[in-house]
Parts: sequence; C-alpha cells; structure tokens
Amino acid sequence: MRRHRLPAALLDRLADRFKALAEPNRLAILSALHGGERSVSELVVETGLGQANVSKHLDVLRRHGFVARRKDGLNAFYRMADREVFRICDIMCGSPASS
Amino acid sequence: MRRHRLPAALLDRLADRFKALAEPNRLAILSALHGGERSVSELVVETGLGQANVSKHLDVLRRHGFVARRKDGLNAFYRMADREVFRICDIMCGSPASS
DNA sequence: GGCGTACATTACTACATAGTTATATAGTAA
DNA sequence: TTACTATATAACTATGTAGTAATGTACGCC
Repeated sequence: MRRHRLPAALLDRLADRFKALAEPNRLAILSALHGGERSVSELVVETGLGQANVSKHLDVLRRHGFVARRKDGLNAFYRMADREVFRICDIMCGSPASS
Repeated sequence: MRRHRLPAALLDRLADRFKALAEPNRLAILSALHGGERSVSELVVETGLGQANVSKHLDVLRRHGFVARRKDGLNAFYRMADREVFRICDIMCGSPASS
C-alpha cells in the first residue's frame, strides 16, 4: 500500500504560496484590497506601514498571483487577483480576513 | 464608507497558522499523515529527515492544532487533527497535498 | 539494577526576510 | 529645462527559524 509521494517541487511551490500569506502586514494589505482597488499610498495610510515596506509586500503578493497592478500616471493601483485567498482565510480562522 | 479593520491579533493568529504550513517538509509530513496515523520513526523514514527535525516540525504542527499525538509505550503516534488543511491545499494549488 | 530504544529538547550554525533609509525611476507641471 | 510626486529598488540591520549534533527523558527488556 504505497502512499502518495508528492513531488518536492509541488510541496515547495505550495509552501511558497503559504509563506506569502504568513505575514500579518501582507494579510492586512489583502484585507484592505478586499474593499476594492487601492493605490500604494492609500495602502500606506490604511496600514500605517512605511512606503518601501508596502511596495515590497505588494511585490511578494503580486509575484504569487494574489494581487494585480494597474498603473495610471504616477500612481500604481493594486487589486485582488485571486479571491480564493479569502475563502482560505475563512476556513483557516473561522471568518477572519474576509469579514 | 469605513472599511473592515481587522484586529492585529487576528491577523497575527492567521499569519501564524499560515507560517506553520509554509514549510515543504511540514507539508510532506502532513501528506504522510493523510494516509493515517504514523509514528515519529515512520515519518523519519517516509520523509528522509532527521529525527530531531521531524520532532520539531511535529511540535509546530501540534501547537497549531493541525495534528494530534497519541503515546503508546516508547512510540508517539501522530494523526491529522484538522483535515481542513487538505481542502486549503486543494484550493491553494489545484490538488497538491491531498491527492 | 543496567542496557537499549523512541522521542523530545537544547545549543548551535547558517540562511532567509521584515523593516528602514537612501536612492533610483518615471510621470506631472511650471 | 527644473522641481515635485508616487512608486520601486538597493543596501543594510536585526530577527526568526530550519537543520544538526548532543543530550535528556521515559519506557521496555534482560
């Protein structure tokens, strides 16, 4: 009765996506984006984080496909690209990041 | 139109749970436990990790309520305590840790 | 008792990353 | 052009943690 051996590459990819969510400030950003598109500076205000810090968190979230970016003049607007995240948070914690 | 401000404590707790899953070897352990209860030494063999390392990973998973322990003589048997994890992995990656 | 086995824990090293500061880039406006 | 603004990036520091080796603990057997 051989058990399902999952390829390490799959586990790595999955762990990587979890890691992107394993940061309270990134969850705060996602929570803000739950209400709709936001510019970086709006997110800076809403989260109280530094601008460079927010940019880096957004980059992580974007590289993992959780958010998408739209540029308009000087501004960069971010929005959710994968709302499944909220379902996952619901399952994970009752009803946290989506409520 | 004030947006849902999630309490930092909630985000911390949620991020902490994600962090527990954000490690490929811990996912490998969960994947092994998908097939049922396993002793520590069985998990050492199945994962190819060191014994101390497996013990520490199991401790993390247990502190977060993902697995439970049953002691029997010299052995410690671990089992899934929260199979929702597999649903989450499915959503996260198509059908990874549960297939 | 002494010995061996299964697991847990400690101490340590190596590496990853969150946050900050400073700078770069790119667009706007005069 | 210069000046200003919004965002991105680079360099750095500080902290957290995965892995390992050694030790501790608890149980079973002789």
